Amino acid sequence: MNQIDTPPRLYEWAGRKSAQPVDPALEGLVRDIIGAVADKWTMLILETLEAHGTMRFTELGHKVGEISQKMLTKTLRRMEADGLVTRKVHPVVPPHVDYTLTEMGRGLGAAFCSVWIWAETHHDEIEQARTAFAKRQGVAVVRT
Amino acid sequence: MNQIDTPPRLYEWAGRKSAQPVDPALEGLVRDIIGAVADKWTMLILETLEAHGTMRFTELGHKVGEISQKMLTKTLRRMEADGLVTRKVHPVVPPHVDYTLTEMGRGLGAAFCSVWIWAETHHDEIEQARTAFAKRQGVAVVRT
DNA sequence: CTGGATCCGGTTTGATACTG
DNA sequence: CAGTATCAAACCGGATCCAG
Repeated sequence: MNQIDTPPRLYEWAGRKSAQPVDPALEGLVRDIIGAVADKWTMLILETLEAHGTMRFTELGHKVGEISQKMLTKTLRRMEADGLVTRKVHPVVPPHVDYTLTEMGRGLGAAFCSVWIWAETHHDEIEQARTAFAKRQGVAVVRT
Repeated sequence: MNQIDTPPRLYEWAGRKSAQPVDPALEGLVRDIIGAVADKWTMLILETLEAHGTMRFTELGHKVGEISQKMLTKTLRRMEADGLVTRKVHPVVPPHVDYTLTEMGRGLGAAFCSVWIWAETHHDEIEQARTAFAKRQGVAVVRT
C-alpha cells in the first residue's frame, strides 16, 4: 500500500483525501452502503414493512403513500439485492408477490428508529427554523 | 376548476389513504422531514461536521469526499433552513464562511449513529447478499 | 387482475466556467 | 475562498403496455 492517492477525478474540487490512514476499501464500501440506504423511499418502505410485517406489492405501495410503481419496484429490488428484504413469488393467477424484511433489514429498521423519533421530537422546532429562514431570506416559500 | 379530475381515468395507484385516523398534518410533516433528512449528502455532511467540528466550505467539501460544489451548497442551505447547521460569514477579504452543527443537528447525528454502526457491522453480509443476488439474476436475464 | 417493464417529459444532479 | 451560471446527463414520476 503505497501512494494510492491517485486522484480519481482530475478536477480539483473534491476527492482530496485527508491524511488519515483509513482503510480505503472499507471506507468506500461503508460510504456506498450509506448511499444506498440513506434514501427516502428505502426508509419509508422499511418503516412500513416493519410496522405491518409481510406485505404484497400493491398493498405496500398503498401503505407507503405517494410512491410510484417504478420507484417501489426499483427500491425493493435494491433492498432485495442488499439482503434487506426477501421477495417471494407465488406462481398463481392472479400473481401474488410478497415482501418480508430479513433479519438484517429489521436491524436497519431498528437503527433508523431513532431517526424517526428524532423527527417526531423536533418537528415543530424544524418548522420554526424553516419559517425563520424563509423570513430571513425574504422570499423563500418552501411549501410542499 | 371543478369536475375536471378523472380526465381519462384517474389512475388508482398511489395516494390512497389508509383508514387509520392518523393526524394527517403531523404525518405529512414527519414524512417531509424524513424526505429532507434521509439523504446521502445530508448524512455524509452531518457525519463530517460531527467528526471535525466547525469547518469551512472548501474544507468540508474535501473531507466529505466526492461531492460537487453545487450539492454541497444546496445541501448545506437546506440543512441551514431546517436548523441543522449555522452558517457564519466573516466579512474578510478572502471570504471566510464556516459551518457548525446546531444542537438539533448533533441530535440527528447521534440518531444516525446507529445506522453507521449497522453499516459497519453488516458490510460483508451486504456484499455477500449483493454477490448472491447478482449471480442469481445475472445469468438468467440476458436478453438480446 | 397483479406485478413490473418501457417510453416520454419534467426535475435534479454533475462538471466546468466565471465572479466578488 | 465561497459560491453562482450554465449546459449535459442521469434520474424520477406518470402512463401505457405486457406477461402470467
